Amino acid sequence: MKPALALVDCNNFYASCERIFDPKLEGRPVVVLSNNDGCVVARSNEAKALGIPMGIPFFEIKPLVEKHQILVFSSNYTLYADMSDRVMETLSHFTPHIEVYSIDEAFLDLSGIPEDRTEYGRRIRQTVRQWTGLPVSIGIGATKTLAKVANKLAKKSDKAAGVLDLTDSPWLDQALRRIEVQDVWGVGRQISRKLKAAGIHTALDLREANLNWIKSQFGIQGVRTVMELQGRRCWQLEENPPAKQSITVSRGFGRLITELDPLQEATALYAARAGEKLRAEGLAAGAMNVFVTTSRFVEKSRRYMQHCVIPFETATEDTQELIAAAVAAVEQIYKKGYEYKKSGVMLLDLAPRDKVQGGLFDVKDRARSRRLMETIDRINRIGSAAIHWAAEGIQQPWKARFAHKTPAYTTRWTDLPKIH
DNA sequence: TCTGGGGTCCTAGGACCC
DNA sequence: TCTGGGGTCCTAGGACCC
Repeated sequence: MKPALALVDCNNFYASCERIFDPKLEGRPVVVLSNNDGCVVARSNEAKALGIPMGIPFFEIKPLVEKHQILVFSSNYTLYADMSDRVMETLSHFTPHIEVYSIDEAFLDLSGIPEDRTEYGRRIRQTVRQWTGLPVSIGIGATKTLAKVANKLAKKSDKAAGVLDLTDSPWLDQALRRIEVQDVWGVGRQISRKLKAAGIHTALDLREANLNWIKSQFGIQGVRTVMELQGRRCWQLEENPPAKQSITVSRGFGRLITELDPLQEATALYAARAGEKLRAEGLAAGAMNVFVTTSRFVEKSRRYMQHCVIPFETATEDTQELIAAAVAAVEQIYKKGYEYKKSGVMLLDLAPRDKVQGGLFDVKDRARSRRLMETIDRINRIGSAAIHWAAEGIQQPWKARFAHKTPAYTTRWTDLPKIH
């Protein structure tokens, strides 16, 4: 039995999600913006064809948007997360051996599939389309890295029609020759620059590279990438994702902050969000890293960045404690005279909450606090964040902008699309 | 005017140990 | 010409991923 891994990847995921609920968008250029309507993070094929690069600041393409009537959307994470769940659920009908790799990608182990893998891929593709409305591409290879390669070509080639199987393929070398080295999984900007300087331009060149040289230049990770291209598995399918090691919530502000109060309010809100994530994972945090920063784009003399780590005597999952720590930390690192653009909290030293060691001098009633947090989380899951903490402030003028946001079509009753 | 957010792994170097 | 060998733990920073 030949080992085979499939990478299923949603095409232009965020843009496609927006399209499902508005058929008028079909065939038109669509872009989706990052938080605060800052950068382009997803583009429909039509938008890509207009030359709009990934990650470009929105204000730089405004003239192009006008000229070509490009449709612009703010990120609607609630919608994307729900659509992602539906896709993954659909995929799990085809094999129990699945690794959800990101919001729009999953690896599937197809080693045991008796039928033609390309045919099987086509069926997966068609089913996802029918059940969720989303287009996906599927690449199949002996390793994750080769599945990635196949996926890339499946997207590019009309002949593949969205599915390409490179296991046992006579076309494998030719396929690798068509992949530029910076498009290989694990090869980013720095590494591709060095590789090209050494005359390695394609995935095929990289596969044939000298392993000792690779090790000396790029360490063990580089060796693994080359071996994976050779068809030797270095990365296994992770069916049970390992427990999280850190949880971060950070966000740029809708407008610059100069005073301490609003900086504390914003950071308190992020601490509360982090607490929700923490409890959803069944974890408790042993420490918190709090940071504030000015914009990266102002001149050096106006830049300031500081962070501060607060350890907790007893690992906690209590938002009151998280907020208190965040507020105190911000007070410590705040410096007057700067225009702050962003702050955030990172929860560290995470451990299952049931294994938390009580501190010797811990007087807190943990069972009571847990019940309170569970109740608040439950209420906030039903209504959209019905309960707030006073420390988050009321007006929140620093909240990010989402000027082009669509409704929560699939997760809020009042936002259900209506059919006339 | 406007420039994302959330992660992981690896490496190098220092402190310390036997 | 010479420098012991091997190990752990921690941290900061770099590189990568989506």
